[in-house]
Amino acid sequence: MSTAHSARARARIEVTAAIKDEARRQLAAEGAAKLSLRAVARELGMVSSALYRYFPSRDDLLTALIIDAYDALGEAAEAVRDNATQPVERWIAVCEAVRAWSLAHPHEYALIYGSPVPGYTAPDTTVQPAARVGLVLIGIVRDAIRGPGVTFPPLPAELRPEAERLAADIAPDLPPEVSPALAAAWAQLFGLVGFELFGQFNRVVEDRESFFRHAAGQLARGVGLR
Amino acid sequence: MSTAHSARARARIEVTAAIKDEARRQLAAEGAAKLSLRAVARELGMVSSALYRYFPSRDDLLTALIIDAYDALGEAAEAVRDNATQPVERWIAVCEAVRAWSLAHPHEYALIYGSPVPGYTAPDTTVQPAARVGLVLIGIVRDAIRGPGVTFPPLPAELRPEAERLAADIAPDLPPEVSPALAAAWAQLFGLVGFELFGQFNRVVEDRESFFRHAAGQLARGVGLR
DNA sequence: CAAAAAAGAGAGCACTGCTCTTGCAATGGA
DNA sequence: TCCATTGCAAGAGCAGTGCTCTCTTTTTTG
Repeated sequence: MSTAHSARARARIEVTAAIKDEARRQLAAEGAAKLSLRAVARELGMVSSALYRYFPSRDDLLTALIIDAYDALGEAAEAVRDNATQPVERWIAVCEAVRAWSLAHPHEYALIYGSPVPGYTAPDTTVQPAARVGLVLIGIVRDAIRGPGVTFPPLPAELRPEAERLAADIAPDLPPEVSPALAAAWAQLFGLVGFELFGQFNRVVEDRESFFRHAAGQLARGVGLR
Repeated sequence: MSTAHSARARARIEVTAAIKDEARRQLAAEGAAKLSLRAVARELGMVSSALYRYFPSRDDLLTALIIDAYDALGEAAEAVRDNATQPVERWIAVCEAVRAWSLAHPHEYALIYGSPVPGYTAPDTTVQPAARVGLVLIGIVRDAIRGPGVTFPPLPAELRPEAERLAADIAPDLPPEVSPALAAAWAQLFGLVGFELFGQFNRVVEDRESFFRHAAGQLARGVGLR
């Protein structure tokens, strides 16, 4: 009887997961550049060539890890989204969740928001998971704007077309005035996290928690939350 | 006759420069991870072991390139600092210079603001050149604040100690209220640049110039410039 | 001019990603 | 049930890497 889930298919899933787990371990321990297919195979008691049955190249393994990292980060953001009721508090909570996940998984963060790996261009499979954090932030603003009397200053004329296109693309139910600020805040959030993570704040910012919380609050104000 | 600049010493300087130039070429062409000592040596017509007389390891070569990159970026920022008179215009000009340099030297940007290289920790020699852009931004705010009537909203109590320590460290002549915003804007600037450079804005932000200019203007407002 | 320091050349080690061939075992149709 | 097909593992091998030796040559220095 041929189930689509034969013993062999189940084994394949398990081995694939084991490879990713071991790769993630090495990634966390040494960073992406030292992630070696041979070392992963060795640790798993298989020969290196066997690993190529599961991932046709090192880059494919990295891509799998990248997708997982985006998903994990997105999940961390979504998990705290509804912990607060006030929009500003929700925004800050999400920012702090992003920071906390990143500090806990620095090498995975570097994989997705650090330098793109050598000559490597992210395949389309990564764009959807990559958007999750952004969608959470958009959602918070959307919910807040249902409330009364949230207005935005007019944009400079040169930016209006871009703002309207942007709004149509990423948040059709949001006023175009807020879309550039939202995209900017999204990028700036990762500027803050990246600087802390990659040591740029060493000998500069000491009380990281207070600093970040305040900066995240300012980002919230920048997208119109009060 | 022993000049401190013997023929050998001059040759050493030249060869060192040639190595860095070739390394920079490979860096620009292929990225840091594919920068190979052997390839550099090959291209220069020397054997790989000879190169170790100049740079004791690959990481030392990278460190030299990192310092040069910080200096080049800092110089680009300083070069435009005095092009405008209005503080906001000066701020925006510096931000745009940072962006322009980064877009023109993506791999060097990745070297200094992307993921730290494998197990590599930046030596102290890099901290001074790394600060140049930040100092330019601080200077703009300092100059602007000499002007009349620039005030800042009070900080939350939990942030006051950090703000005062920060102000004392990086800008003793600036009011503590502005120091956290300045540090945040500094990081956020590189968030914007990094997102554009590393493809995070693909299919999101189209009119990058207008978007960036507007975002940089908002950063300026965030540090009190009008 | 001789001793010392600096530089280059080449072999070699241990490692990497990846390919190819070979042998074995599970699968699924006749 | 038999047997061809398929999936997987193993091993050898290629070209490349960083880095360390030793040996020779060249330049500088006392």
